[in-house]
Amino acid sequence: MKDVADRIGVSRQLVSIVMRDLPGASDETRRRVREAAAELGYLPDASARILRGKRSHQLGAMFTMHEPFEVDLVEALLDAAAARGYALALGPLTPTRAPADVVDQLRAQRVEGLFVLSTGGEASRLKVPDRVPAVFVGGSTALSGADDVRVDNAAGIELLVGHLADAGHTRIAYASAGEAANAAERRSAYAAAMTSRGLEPDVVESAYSEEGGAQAAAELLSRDELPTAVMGANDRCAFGIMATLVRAGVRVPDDVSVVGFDDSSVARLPFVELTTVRTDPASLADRAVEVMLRRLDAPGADPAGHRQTPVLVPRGSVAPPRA
Amino acid sequence: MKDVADRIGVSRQLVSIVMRDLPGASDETRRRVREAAAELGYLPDASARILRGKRSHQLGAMFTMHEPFEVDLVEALLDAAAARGYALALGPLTPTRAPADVVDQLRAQRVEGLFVLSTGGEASRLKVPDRVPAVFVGGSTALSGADDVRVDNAAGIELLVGHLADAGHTRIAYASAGEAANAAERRSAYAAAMTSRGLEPDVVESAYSEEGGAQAAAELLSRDELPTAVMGANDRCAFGIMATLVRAGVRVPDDVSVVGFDDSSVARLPFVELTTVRTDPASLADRAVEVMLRRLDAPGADPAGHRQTPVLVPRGSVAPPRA
DNA sequence: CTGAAAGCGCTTACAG
DNA sequence: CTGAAAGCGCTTACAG
Repeated sequence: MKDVADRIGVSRQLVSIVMRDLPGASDETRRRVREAAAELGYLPDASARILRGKRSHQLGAMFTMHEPFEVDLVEALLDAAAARGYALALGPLTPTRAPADVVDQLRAQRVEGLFVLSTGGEASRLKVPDRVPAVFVGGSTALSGADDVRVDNAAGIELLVGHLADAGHTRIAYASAGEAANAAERRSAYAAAMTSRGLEPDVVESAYSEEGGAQAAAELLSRDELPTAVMGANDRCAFGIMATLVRAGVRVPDDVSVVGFDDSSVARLPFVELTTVRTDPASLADRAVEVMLRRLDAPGADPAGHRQTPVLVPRGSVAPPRA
Repeated sequence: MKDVADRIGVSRQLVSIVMRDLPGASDETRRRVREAAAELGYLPDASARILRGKRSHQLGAMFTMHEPFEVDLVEALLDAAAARGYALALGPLTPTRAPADVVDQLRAQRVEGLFVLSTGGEASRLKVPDRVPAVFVGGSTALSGADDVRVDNAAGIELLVGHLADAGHTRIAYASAGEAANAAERRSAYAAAMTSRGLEPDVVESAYSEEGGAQAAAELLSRDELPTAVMGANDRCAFGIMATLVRAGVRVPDDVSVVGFDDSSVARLPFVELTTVRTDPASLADRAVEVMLRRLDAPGADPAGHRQTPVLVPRGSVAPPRA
């Protein structure tokens, strides 16, 4: 910093002001400072900045890099946080890094708040971390008592059942993800949507994974008669169902229609073309950051749940039932 | 830190020694310090530590969270770096974060060295960053002049062609990934492996993606006769090929055998069961960290390429050719 | 083991 | 805009 200041004959404070885009320097000076910084390859030291500042302006995200929807969310959080002047420190959960270790790592980086992502699997059992404000995103917090931003499950399921019913389906099965995040809500929304149309619910146990979908499809295939439509607990599950049916010689959507939930990248593959329901990760992330900033302002406020309404994304995996 | 020291009546230096596992404290004292730290929720401030220390003991990784093989590699790098006493700062490439921005972010965190991952797509065109030592992992650096750790492409292709030829295949097509990382090497290794067996190479253009595989399969399906085996540029490509063939009513492996490259998670799906070739991410990561530490010790040394030998992973996607 | 001191690279607050 | 000063929370190096 001193090198930059000396090079163009200004004070270190001025360099600091320019690098932080604060008022108090002329345009010409700003230009010269930036030019000198670029020439010298100077970048303000993030550690010194965090250490000195009263606030770190750092948030953290605990998530799983192998979950595509969580990755979408984290990328959106990176942008949403940056738009509000915050950096986002990444805390990936891996087989060798337990949640408590990840929280400690993030706390050591002096994050002011922590986003906890848990869209499926074991991650949904994550506890609310001590000693740092947390906002859950995309997952389940029924028992947690923390702020929580996620998709409106009931609205999504209602869209999907309505779409299938409108196409003429009456025998619609649902592959449910056991005890995982959002699973109970989706299952009961499905039962309600079916019953309200005078249709019989048909739930088969599954999971938020391709393997889970494959298993559900295997169970359906073992019956005397297939349903005319199957709803996957999420896109990955739906994809497992679809692939297993196709492998068994069942045509999708000609023989059986399949729908998912999430609109993840797999739904867009040319040989998948999955009809699904979408919650924009960007809007979920914007909301989550907003909730976090409010939480930091008012640490004592009661935690609240926030729901984003999804939209239907029709693709090629739904057709009217045969005969 | 002072709170912890005061609580049990020792000096701050002693707390520092215990938290860093340095010699100079009795077991009993260590226990008491750790207990007090846990009770107070004390964690040493990472910023202060980096700022004060002569070295940051931080490395960085620039990668794409949406590439499963890169995620595997990063998880392995996290462990490999930790085993050598280094933290790994994550620099994900996203649609809104250009490589130069990611490098700056990591440099601002005072990383001593940078791992550049580029296993496919545009990432393979990444330039060697200025002002920070870089080790390329998994990708192409033919023109870069940087250290480079990746799979031995020729050995992997030879294993796969040998496996198919041993099963009796003679008409083996190869879906090549254009100009992407490792693509040229794999393509010419394929041509060499075929020619050395007296077989005719048959290359169709593709990409390291499901879409690329789907496109290659579509081209093969448009021919009068299918080959009896198809090799994908990587697993994702092979999966796209397989799924597209199956959708078209071609049975895999009964009618056509398919093989991939990487042993990524998709290869293990129950309805995929892809025969492929595996480079252990852990061994690649260990090697990369080793190369990095050597580079930090000897900044002036000539950059070198390092190859890890892959092994064959036989699954269910290969059968002898029909008739 | 303790105690006193310096300093990493910044930001903050102040008088000019 | 400048200049001088303090301090964020640690680590380092030293005499005891």
